[in-house]
Amino acid sequence: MLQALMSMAAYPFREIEKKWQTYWESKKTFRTPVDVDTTKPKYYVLDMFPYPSGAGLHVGHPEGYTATDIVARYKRMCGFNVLHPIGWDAFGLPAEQYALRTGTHPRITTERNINRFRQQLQSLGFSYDWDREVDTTDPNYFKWTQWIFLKLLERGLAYEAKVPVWWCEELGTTLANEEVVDGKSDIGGHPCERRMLRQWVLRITHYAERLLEGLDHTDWPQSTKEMQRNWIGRSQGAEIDFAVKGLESPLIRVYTTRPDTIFGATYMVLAPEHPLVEQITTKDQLPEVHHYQLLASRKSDLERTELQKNKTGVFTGAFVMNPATQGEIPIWIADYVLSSYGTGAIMGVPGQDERDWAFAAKYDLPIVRTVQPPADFTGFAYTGDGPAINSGFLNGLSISEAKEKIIEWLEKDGVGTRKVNYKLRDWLFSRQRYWGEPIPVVFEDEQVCSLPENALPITLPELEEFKPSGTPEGPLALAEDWIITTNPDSGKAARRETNTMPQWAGSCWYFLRYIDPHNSECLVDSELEKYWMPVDLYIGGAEHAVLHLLYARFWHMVLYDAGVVSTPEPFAKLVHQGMILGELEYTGWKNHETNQWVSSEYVALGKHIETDVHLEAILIHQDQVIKDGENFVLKDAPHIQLDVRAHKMSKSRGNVINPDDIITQYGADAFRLYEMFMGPLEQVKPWSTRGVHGTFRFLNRVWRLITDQPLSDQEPNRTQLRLLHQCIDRVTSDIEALRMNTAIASLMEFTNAAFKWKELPRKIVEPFLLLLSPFAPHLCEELWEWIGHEESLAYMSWPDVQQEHLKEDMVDLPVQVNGRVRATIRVAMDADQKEVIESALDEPNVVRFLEGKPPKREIYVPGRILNLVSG
RNA sequence: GCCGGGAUGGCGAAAUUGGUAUACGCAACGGACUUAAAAUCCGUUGGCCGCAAGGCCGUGCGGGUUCGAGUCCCGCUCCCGGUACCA
Repeated sequence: MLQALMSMAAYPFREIEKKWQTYWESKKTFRTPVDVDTTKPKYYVLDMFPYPSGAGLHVGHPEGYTATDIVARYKRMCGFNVLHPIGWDAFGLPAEQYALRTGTHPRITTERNINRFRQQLQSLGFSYDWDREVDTTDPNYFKWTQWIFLKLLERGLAYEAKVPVWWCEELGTTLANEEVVDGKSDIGGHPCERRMLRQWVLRITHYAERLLEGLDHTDWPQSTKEMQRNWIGRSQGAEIDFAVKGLESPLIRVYTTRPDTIFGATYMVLAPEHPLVEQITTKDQLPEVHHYQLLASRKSDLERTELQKNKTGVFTGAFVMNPATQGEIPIWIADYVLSSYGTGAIMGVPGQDERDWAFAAKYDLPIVRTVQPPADFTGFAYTGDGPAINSGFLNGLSISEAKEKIIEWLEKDGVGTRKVNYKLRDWLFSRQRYWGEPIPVVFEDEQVCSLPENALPITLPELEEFKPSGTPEGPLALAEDWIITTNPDSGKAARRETNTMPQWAGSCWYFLRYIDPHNSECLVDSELEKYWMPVDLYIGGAEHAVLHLLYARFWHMVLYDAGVVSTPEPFAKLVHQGMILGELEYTGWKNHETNQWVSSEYVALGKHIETDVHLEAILIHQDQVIKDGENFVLKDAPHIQLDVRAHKMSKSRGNVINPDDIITQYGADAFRLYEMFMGPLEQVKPWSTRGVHGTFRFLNRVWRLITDQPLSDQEPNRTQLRLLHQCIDRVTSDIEALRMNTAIASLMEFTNAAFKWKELPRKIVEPFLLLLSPFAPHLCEELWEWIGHEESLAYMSWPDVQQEHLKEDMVDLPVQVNGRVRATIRVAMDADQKEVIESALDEPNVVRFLEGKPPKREIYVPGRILNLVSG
């Protein structure tokens, strides 16, 4: 009964949404034919495709997906050919781990999850072209991922190298850096060791400069470009050779960005792993040096950086000559110097480097300032600019002048060269996993042989078990039948590569496959590629700011060089949607023993900061909370401050919102609308289920507005036309700028106004429904049909703004005296200054504040403001 | 530490880019309808003073530029994200 009444009150969104989803699917409304009319402009709107996890869609997915869907629907109505696809980034660890626990093949799990995701996305009414769905685990897809690998190999961009990886004997597997803590496995706490293993590596460093430079030509968030720049980490400096005392060779080469400070180099440090350590260390120092090397090798990268405050090192007993001063300086080894950057050796310049200062201070090494700090400088190492001192022929020069001069000198003397360095490392591309793309090579007599294109795809063998193989080769090593093969080129016996590709591989190029998803001849037809690329708008999470977006750009540049694609950069414009947090929470802290509240200013990490007593966090309803100055406090106990915060959604916190529940209760349209209405797309914002209720209410109002009475066939009046065209104007520019929140506000304002009209002209309602349709497509399709249309509105023309309707004849003009509003007067929009001032001076309040005197100065901005300045 | 982004009502947020600060929505309060509740509709809502007209204060803090500053400039504070021995 209650249910019946409620559904009577609300518009029948369940039936409507189901009806239109079925309609779009059966009519293939959003199919983009392969043979589109390429004389029309194109728009490629891309979502970061999801990893189909077992947990299903979370509320973060539809945020970006709704934004792109609105743009796609809008662009279609503007006459563009729109490419708006979706797919699945389905290789990855969770399915493999699930397989380990349950014995279910990852293929089964993946398929199940994909079906769930597809159904969820369809229930949101997204206008994807489902005929172009891609799945990275589909052999017809990863055939081309493997093909690209062959291209990389062919171009010398993939190579094998022995690189250190964490190996856990007990677990019989290699582990990622993050899985190893304190030299022990994160799971189980088994001892791990660094092993040098043969791994595939991609030469992304070859593209460092171009990856950096290409950023200048993209419309991407500043922060993301900056993160990529930092990741690539270009620096300019010099490499300098130091001669070891008493040895003809070898020379020790250091890299520095501050060659100008060489006169202050009072010692040298090698990384503990530096290959020359063994050779130069004196007999006396050898035991100590070996001990230090051993300790350093056990530390994980994380630990090495965590211990940065406390520098350690050991003297090798050897000395080098400083080429500038001709003085002897000692050689140390210390783990604050990384073997993987620069040359793995530095010159220690404590006067101008904070780390070197700390090291020198600890081990009592000499400190020489080579840049004059300002008089008021009170710190230790001085890294700022200033004139060079204690630096011979460099004295008096600024840093940049001194750098130039010293590099010239080094190069002339043959002891150094100008050098650019990058932090970017080559990309470790092997994984010892089952659920990934097999690497398309075989080994014949230990020699790598790439497989011919017609051997692709190399599919995964069926395994009974997914346990680690117990050797560093990964689970595929157990598939003996699969491993043993012949090299198709030579016909001789060969073994397959048992490592697989990392999860990033499939997502590096998926946007290309959407263009031509069923092509069995090539990765993508080049004519189609030329038409559709680059991606015009790419929306996805900021968590991919570096890795995915850098790897994809790298592969794309390689494909560009190989002539497969026509643009060097794949994504013209990129936007990150902000994370959606849980509902705002008010938390009070209570001492469990005494049952008394503790004000939040005394709480840190769930404990009382003075007594260290563990406190209980209690969620408090908003009604019990009041704001007192800066703080929120308990209404009944105003001296008790509360914590107010929206937290990241998490299972453990219990604040996860399931999209399915919201759709069931309010419908997809209200859900979409709410996610867009919350605030600016890029911003982090807290969820509010009451807010969904608000957009749901709005949609109900629209429903009633149009269904409660028949439309009028009368010509709209001037006000109606003005409000409509203002709405068209704002919604159009807001969608273009992805300001969905203010577009919706405009649509609401229009609806509020229309509710007050006695008659509703058809000529107003029709454009309004078109404006609303990208946001709430189901409702608008239904109402479009209701008012007498037989065809979907998906391809109706987007309404045009007519400038003449935007103008208002009369405005309420604020009149200021000395910059403060004292009256508003109703004047013609284009009234001239003289008459505006005259009518302003009729206002008693204006006269009062002018104290009867004529204004000294008048500023008039027609339609905006009149400001009178008194004497 | 460094890089990037922020700070506006009880809450999410607007502000035509220097021109009436708080649009739109949520919450709250008052009213209508109802046996009642839900739903819906109407109204009020930054603070202080005032019967009112109106006034004063107000966009994290302190200065400045300007007829006029949320917006521009200088100096801070705090919050969020990223990153960190990269020589």
